[in-house]
Amino acid sequence: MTTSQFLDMNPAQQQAVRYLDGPSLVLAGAGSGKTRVIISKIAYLVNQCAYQPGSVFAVTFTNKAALEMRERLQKLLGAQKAEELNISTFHSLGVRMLRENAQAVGLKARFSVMDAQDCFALVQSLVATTDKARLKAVMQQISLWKNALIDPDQAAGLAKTARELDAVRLYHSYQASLRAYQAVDFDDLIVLPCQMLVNEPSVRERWQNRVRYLLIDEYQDTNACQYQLVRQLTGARAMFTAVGDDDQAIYGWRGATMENLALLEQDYPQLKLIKLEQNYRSTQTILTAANTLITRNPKLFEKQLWSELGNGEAITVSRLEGELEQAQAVAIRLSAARTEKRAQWRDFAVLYRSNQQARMMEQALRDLRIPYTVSGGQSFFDKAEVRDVLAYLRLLANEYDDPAFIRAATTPRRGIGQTTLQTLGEYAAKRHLSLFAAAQEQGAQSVIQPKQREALASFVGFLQRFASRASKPAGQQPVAGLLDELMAGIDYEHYLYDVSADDRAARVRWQNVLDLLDWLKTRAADSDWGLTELVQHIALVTMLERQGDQSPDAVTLSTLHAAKGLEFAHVYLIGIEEGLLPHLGRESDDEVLIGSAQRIEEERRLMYVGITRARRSLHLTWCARRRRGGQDHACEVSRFVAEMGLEEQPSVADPNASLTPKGRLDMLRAMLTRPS
DNA sequence: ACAGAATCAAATTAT
DNA sequence: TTGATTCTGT
Repeated sequence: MTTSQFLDMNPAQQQAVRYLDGPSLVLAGAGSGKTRVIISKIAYLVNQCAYQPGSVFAVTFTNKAALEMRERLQKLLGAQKAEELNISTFHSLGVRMLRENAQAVGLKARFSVMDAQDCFALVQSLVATTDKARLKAVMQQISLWKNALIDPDQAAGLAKTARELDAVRLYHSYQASLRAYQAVDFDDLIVLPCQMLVNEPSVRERWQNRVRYLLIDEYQDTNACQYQLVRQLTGARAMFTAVGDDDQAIYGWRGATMENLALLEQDYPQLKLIKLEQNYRSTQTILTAANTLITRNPKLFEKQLWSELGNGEAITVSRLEGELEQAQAVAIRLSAARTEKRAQWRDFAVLYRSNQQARMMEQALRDLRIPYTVSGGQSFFDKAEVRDVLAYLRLLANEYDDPAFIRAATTPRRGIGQTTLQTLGEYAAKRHLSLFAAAQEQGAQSVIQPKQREALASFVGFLQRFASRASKPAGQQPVAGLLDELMAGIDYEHYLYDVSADDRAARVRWQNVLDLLDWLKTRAADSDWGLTELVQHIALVTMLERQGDQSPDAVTLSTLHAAKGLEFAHVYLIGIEEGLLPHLGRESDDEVLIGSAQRIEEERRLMYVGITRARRSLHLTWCARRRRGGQDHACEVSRFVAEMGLEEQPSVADPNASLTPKGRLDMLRAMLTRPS
């Protein structure tokens, strides 16, 4: 790597890359080449500053960002060095830290990582209630406490509102259960490594020696715990670069605090502040709208984005009758724009506030045979058949994982039911045993009915045949063979045909299982990971990795949150309505009052993120009516439209208003095929 | 233990 | 309207 990599960089970018005299904070506006700076800096460290690739760490929030970073570095550094770099999400780094030193926080190395669904089920089992909203509130509160490094005892002292008092009662038992299962939740993946570094000087020293330089992406999205982790990892040398943008802080609801940006200045007086203000992505028209909107928010740092790309196309704002009309209009216009601009499908994105808005959009795109991919939505790993198989693997990786035991024991049906599990559970609880261990004891077997006893014994015997193989050292585990035998042993394919409505559905579900197995085998083969490592990581993985290298030419459908970091030539923001885009929760909640102004500000940043995804054209749509719950409801256009300095355009006279949606669709389709 | 019928609630955002 | 969960009977 030579200085050539700097030739087309502006002075601020070059400075951000070259600055190595101490900690630095790079305030990178949207589209200002942030990722490029991080990548160049890593290459610079390795190629010109003699850093060992293995001593450079970079943390991101999503697997996708980490993956992209590694791919781009492969081109700059070659496969060998790129492989040695430590590029990962915060959570993957946490898993790794815990695995290497689990006993320091009282865990076995073979712990389980429970995803949000597992945790929800756990809380549900702790408190006998059907109130879903209450369970969610409890979980969120516990999560917020964890992210702020507040343990159950401290929380007990702090809890004041009814909601907090409710949550604090469960916080203790929730943690106790996780511990009993040798399991951690997502928050623990940051909290526990953090505690480990604080409490164990020898561990801390080892990590500080290992991490010679640390780069943190999307710094505005870090929470108190992650801030602490960064501090502990970098220690007194404080060799790190944090990159972030306070205008794009959109994860306050999960504990992120953009005050972490300001906190850096306090904690590191020598901090070097670098601003990237030139935008290379969008037209001036789009940037002006974004800037105008965001000036409504109080500023942490002053920052003025500018562009050399000229004004370009005007932004459009369109009012549509309902959701269906909106989806169809967007599909039609998008399709027409592609022809007009001689663009590809991949140049277009439709962005929305909440996942459910994708449904109707998908329908409309399908009707017009427009290829699309839905980004976000980790549907694959949420599928029942996938979770079933993973339950077996989790149990093999960690015999204390009682939730996995229960799921595996009852699917496929093998004569072990609720009564049996309850008896077994009572026996295990008395003796502080895992369900799996209890099931192997004479004492437990004697209190269970003969028929069930036999079923249980056969289940346990079956698993034991695999357990010894799964606990072999990671390098010499024939993971592929183990998986195949396991699947054959439980005859899962047969089970799927039994329980599915029709053979077609069963075929699809079995294919999902095969995809999962394939994914696991591939990962095992080229990472020398064993079953334990694979299973520990799988909760953190989303579908994106499965789509593979070759992305087909397709329109992107994405939530605004999932769209952060992406860019598209042409962006359609749909559902720009009061209540939806400034999203308003239920007003009856006693907690809601706390920061309504702050909530609007975060929603405004979300809008800002959406706008700044667009390179060349931006189109906003909103619905006059929307089905909410059961009945129709009138909607207003979002306040953000006016705040951007835009007006609703005189709506295109709609001669087809009296047509049925189907008729209109046919008509529009006909118009499309006609040359203009 | 399990499958079908009745009832009920529904709407953030995600590692 | 759906989709999911709970109840009931075998």
